[in-house]
Amino acid sequence: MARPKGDAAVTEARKLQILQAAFEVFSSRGFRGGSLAQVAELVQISEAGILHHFKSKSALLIAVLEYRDQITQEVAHITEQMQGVEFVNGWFDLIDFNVSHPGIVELYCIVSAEATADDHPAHEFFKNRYEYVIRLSAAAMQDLANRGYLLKNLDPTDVARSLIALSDGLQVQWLLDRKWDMLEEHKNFFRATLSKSGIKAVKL
Amino acid sequence: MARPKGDAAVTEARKLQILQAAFEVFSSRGFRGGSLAQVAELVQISEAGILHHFKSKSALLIAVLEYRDQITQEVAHITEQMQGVEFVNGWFDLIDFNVSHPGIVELYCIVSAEATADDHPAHEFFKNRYEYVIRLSAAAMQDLANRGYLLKNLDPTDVARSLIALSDGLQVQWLLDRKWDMLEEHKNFFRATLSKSGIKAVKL
DNA sequence: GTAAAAACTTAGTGAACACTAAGTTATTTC
DNA sequence: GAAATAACTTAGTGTTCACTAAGTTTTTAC
Repeated sequence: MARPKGDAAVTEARKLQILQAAFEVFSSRGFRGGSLAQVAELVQISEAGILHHFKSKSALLIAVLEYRDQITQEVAHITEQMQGVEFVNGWFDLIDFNVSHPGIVELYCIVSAEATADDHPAHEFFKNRYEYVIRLSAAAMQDLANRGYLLKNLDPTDVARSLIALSDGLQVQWLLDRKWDMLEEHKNFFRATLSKSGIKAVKL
Repeated sequence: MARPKGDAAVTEARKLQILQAAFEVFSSRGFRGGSLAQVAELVQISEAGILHHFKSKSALLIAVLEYRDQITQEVAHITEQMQGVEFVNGWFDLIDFNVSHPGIVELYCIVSAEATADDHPAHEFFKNRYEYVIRLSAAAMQDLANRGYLLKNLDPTDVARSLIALSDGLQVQWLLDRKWDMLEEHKNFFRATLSKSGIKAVKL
């Protein structure tokens, strides 16, 4: 009858291979600039073989983005109920990880920019994601404020938005020139926004 | 013999038409996602007609980027010898202009991200441009520091890099959701980095 | 061993792509 | 009016693209 249960793992392994190849292609050429043929060559499979596992190029892109998020989640296990200090430390961990995994940075950088066009397959993905990330960060910044860790006159949501913007912007610059310390630059942000007790709390 | 001098203006006007159309196409679809056919349709000319004026798609892109820089230059006439305070005020003018001209923002956002790939036709353009902009900003921040307008512990080059990163990042976010004040968010940056006398000097 | 399904491949389709070659038209100089 | 040139157009080239249809191989259940 059907394929055996044992093969589920084999199938998943093959899909992972394709995901990783697609990751490489999309992160260096973007969605529009990358092709299924390029992915196929990396996996040593036919184009139709890829479309057997993922029903379209767009579906493959979304799967790659979700795969990327999953990796990130594993590194900096940032959650909704997280406290402000944990969040900040988690953010630093993430930057540290990204510095040693440029592909992660490239993928978001190029695809998120493409996806500002509203007919892009990842447009909704990124709209939702920015909303989510800002909400998450704002909650963390609010928590810092509640503990007196944020400078008095700052609005937590504004700080959250700025943090994300700064982080995104630094990563683009870093892709073009890697001769400076991206983590340190992020720490400077918190040196300028946290109170003395806050700075102590996150060990800057 | 040759075409008359009067026609030079006519030719330039036509090239401008093409530049503006290409601007629209590249700013919404990027270089790789946009096509000469799309540009041609906007100008009501054939594809070959475009290639009569610009020798390749890549050359057209570079021309569009230079055209964009020229517009920006006219709005915020930022120069190398500019004083820090003028620079900051010019930066605000620029953000204000960009908010009412989203195409300007889109073009840079999408093309600069594509151009992180080193085989992209605008790769060198953006490498040079970031270098230039950072140098310019760093000089302005240094001037602010010299006048005691920058908070004591801040390194002018770091501040410059952060300003540019923040600005780039905010613009991407703003393209996806325009229901917040981008200018105000920029001003917050300077509220956090300038001394009291500095804040007075730039009238925040 | 047979049925069934997964995991492919080969071969193709029609569309889009950047770019070229060769010609046409309009304008102006001399 | 002849020569020259800019500003095009039409028609094509070869390539690449995402995707499909139809078949083949492999694997296991029963």
